Amino acid sequence: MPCVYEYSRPALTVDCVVFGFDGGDLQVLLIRRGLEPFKDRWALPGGFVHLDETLDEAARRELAEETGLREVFLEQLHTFGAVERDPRERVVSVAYFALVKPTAATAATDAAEAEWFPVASIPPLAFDHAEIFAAALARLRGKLRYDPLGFELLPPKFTLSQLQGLYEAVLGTALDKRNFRKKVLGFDLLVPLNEKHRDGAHRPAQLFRFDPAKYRRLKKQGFLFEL
Amino acid sequence: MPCVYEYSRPALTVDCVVFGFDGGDLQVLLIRRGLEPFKDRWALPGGFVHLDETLDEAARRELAEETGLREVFLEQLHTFGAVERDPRERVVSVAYFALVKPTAATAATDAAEAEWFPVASIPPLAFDHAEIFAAALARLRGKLRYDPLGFELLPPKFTLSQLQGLYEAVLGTALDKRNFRKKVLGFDLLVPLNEKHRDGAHRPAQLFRFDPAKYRRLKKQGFLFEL
DNA sequence: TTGACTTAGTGTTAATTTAACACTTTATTT
DNA sequence: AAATAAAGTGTTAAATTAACACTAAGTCAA
Repeated sequence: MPCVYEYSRPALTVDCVVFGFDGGDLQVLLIRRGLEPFKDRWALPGGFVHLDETLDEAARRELAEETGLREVFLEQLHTFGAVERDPRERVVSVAYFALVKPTAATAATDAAEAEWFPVASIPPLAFDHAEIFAAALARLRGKLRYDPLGFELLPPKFTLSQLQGLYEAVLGTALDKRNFRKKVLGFDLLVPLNEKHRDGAHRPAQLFRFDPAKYRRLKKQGFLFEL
Repeated sequence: MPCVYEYSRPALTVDCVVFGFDGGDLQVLLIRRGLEPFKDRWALPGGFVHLDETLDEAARRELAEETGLREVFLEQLHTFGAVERDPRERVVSVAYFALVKPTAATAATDAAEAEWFPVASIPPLAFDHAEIFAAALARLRGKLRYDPLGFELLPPKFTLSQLQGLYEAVLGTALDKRNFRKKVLGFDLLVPLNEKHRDGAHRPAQLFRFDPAKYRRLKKQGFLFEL
């Protein structure tokens, strides 16, 4: 714990790994750097923590400033503190990972130098951002199994096929359709809507929404969402 | 990512939640503060991050300085950045959790103002350390289920009863002896030693050691240690 | 030395969960 | 109206988990 305040200090930043899902691939939002070092390289959105804001607030502010995204799912990931991670001086960065729904996601592409990349083909990144990205992806894959994170990547109304496709894209494995549906419907956390999703020359699909309030209630009672 | 370096900076510290197990209760190591603020309150060991060390190094250094502990299991937990968490000025703290084996643990009690407390009866803590402690305990409980962390809290040679007692103490639930033994032996990660643990007027117990190298090998192949 | 005591150690069975698998339904398009 | 394409639906075998009680091996005291 702090006792004296006389050391010179590292700079403190936040960086965000923003994931999106377009129905096919899991994607990450990157920013092209306009300044040295790593000018013109792709990088994670982020920036300095101000003295009057929490770390979460800093992450949300930077995300809004650099990508236009607001109201996204945001969770702290890990803090990266290698001594030479920034070539100029000591910078410690608190990394976040964010999940955005497709509706919000399109807004991000408006941002001048922001672009979505499929996670399987990320360009070379500035600083240690490749390491941060890898950690975020590993975390997302891990958490998806026992936390209903997936819904943060889908529109508010979605079909079971979309949900399954998301799980398959993130986890990188094929899932059995019948077993998948049995399982997720068994939790009783998906509310069927009076609405169908029409999409091409075939049978339309039932739309559902996720019931987050019910999930929170169940979680307090020790319930675990497991895939 | 950093672009300019002109903001005034938060101070950066590390704090460690050090867990130990005495065969009965899960315990935490606390330090009595000698200085204001929170003078004479109990607090987590920790201190400032120097410019020439990583965060992990800072945590190990502070742990050694304040408690005498070295070579402990150490993992980054979460970074705490509430604006008013230190009453004097803005301080952001990277929290770690540490697991120490009983052999090492006794060394810690030599440290002047360090003391072990059962996690069920922690005194009031300085700063936001109660929150950090709660996060660490939740993380330990969560991770114990799917990561072989428990061995970091036991001596290198241990009996299955000791191992089970540890799991029960941390998770707070009773476990079935036969099922527990079947499960952990089934992983084939415990090596029986040519040695028995004698302890009182009853049958002595087989001693085992954990095989970390084998575990790492299996983990790479997607194996999960699950209780 | 023997009997009482205490913890170590051990298997079987029922219940639950998971994994594998194929056809019918409902819309659109031509 | 026929072709197409994804949606939707149950059963069974296999694997895992949960429940449960006695014997074994040592120490200690009478």
